[in-house]
Amino acid sequence: MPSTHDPNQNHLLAALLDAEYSRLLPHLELVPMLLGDVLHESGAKLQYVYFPTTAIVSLQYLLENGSSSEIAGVGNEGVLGISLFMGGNTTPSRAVVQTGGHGYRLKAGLLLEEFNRTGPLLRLLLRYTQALIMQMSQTAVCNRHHSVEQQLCRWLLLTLDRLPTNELTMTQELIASMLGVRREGVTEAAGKLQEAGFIQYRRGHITVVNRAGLESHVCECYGVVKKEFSRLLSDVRQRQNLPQANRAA
Amino acid sequence: MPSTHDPNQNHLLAALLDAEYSRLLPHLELVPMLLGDVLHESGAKLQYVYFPTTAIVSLQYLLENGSSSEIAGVGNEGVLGISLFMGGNTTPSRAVVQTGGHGYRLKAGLLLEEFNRTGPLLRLLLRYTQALIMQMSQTAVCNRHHSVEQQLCRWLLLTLDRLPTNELTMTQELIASMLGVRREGVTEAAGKLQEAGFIQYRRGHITVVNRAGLESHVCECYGVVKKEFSRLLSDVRQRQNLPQANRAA
DNA sequence: CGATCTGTGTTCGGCAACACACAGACCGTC
DNA sequence: GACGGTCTGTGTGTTGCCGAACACAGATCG
Repeated sequence: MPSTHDPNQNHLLAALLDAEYSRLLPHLELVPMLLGDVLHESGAKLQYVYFPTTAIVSLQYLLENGSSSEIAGVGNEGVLGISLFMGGNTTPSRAVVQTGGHGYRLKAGLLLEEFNRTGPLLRLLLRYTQALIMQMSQTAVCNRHHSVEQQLCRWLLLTLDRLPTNELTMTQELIASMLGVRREGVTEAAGKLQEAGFIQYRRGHITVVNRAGLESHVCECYGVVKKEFSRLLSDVRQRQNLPQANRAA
Repeated sequence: MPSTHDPNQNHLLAALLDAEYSRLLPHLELVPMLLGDVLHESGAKLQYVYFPTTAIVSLQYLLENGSSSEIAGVGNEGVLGISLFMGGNTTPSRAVVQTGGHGYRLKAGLLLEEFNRTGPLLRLLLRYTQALIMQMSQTAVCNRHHSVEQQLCRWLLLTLDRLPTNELTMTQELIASMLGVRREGVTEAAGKLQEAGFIQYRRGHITVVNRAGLESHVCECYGVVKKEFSRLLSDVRQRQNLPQANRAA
């Protein structure tokens, strides 16, 4: 058991140039991280980023029904609180200490500065990337906990939102490979949805005729993704009224 | 069908400040994106980033056995090729056009510049974030396609790699909530591993006695994560030989 | 107009993980 | 050294998805 603590035990801190390192050092604060400690709850605003040295932290997603899944682990190779420098401030994930130990923390402000110092283009791209991360995480838990039918609804709705029409050209085989299930599973789920009058299809063409119906069958994942995207990118789409721009609603 | 194309149909481009937008505009190139087009294969180096306008692209992970899963979709709200400005150059994911349409592309170099213009601290953090993204994606496909036993092996190995010892303090209940499975499932899988002589446990303590054994039972996901982490962060850990630093191997 | 191909509907057996329930075993504590 | 709570092992029945096989329908094309 090492009685000496050193920020360099965290690989990221150890990899910094000496100049950067010296700049940060006075602001790094050694903290114990105890088993079960919650570094941040879903959606909570972060006060610090954490660089674990001996502790291990688990990033997990909680579902409405109480079940949860770890989507990634963070040890001394990493850092907690990426949403700060990605520009999103919060994430819908939860961070729980899985193995007790120590780490160094850094006031949020310092990294926010770092983010703001970058150009607006990169800033926007990073915020989008955070939204993408969230979508991937949600996909991970959805894969684990929800039925094929629910996932099909989610996928249909998400795709529909990106289309100008309510018809998608897509074979069941293809959808199956997207969702990572058998084609027959899609056939069955799609059959139910058609029987319920939500969709209608013919050989490679699916038409959504009752969007609300799909929404009533979808798992929470769809809503979470939509909400988080709009939160992170709400200030987006400003130049849409320029002369040349001419988009159908 | 709109016969006019406009970069502003992509939400990210539309959200740029006019100054940034004008700077980019001359480099944006309208391209058709046809159903089935592969924008990048797993691990391939990107030449362009793509801003879809009417096309929809699917990010998917392919497993060794041929099965695959979509981990996220990208439409006109987003961009493809985040690994360029995240600093990783490549990703292990594949991007396939799921609905044909158009988009604008931008030479990779321009965004690489953007990345390099940021401070070294942020640059390092972004590279780490890309590694994290990869881990989440791999978790998503692992959730879909691999057995509880395989996932338990993966989780044990990943956790072990972050610990100085070969013993982890962890109840089966807790592991179950991490993996998002039932506690009994973990009991059963852990029982098999113990019977095989790979691990040994007593109430809340798991000792790995045959690491190679675990590695022979784990799914590919473990290796992918490890390899990608070391690729992205290989140049990390430079200041470890400083006076105060004193770490056991 | 028939030959062929691709996509869809349906079936059946099998298995892995589930939900629930309960018994026993371990551990720290008093 | 007995106690009480937590952790673990085990059983039963159920379910959702898989694997494989096959018939049929709609497209496509000579």
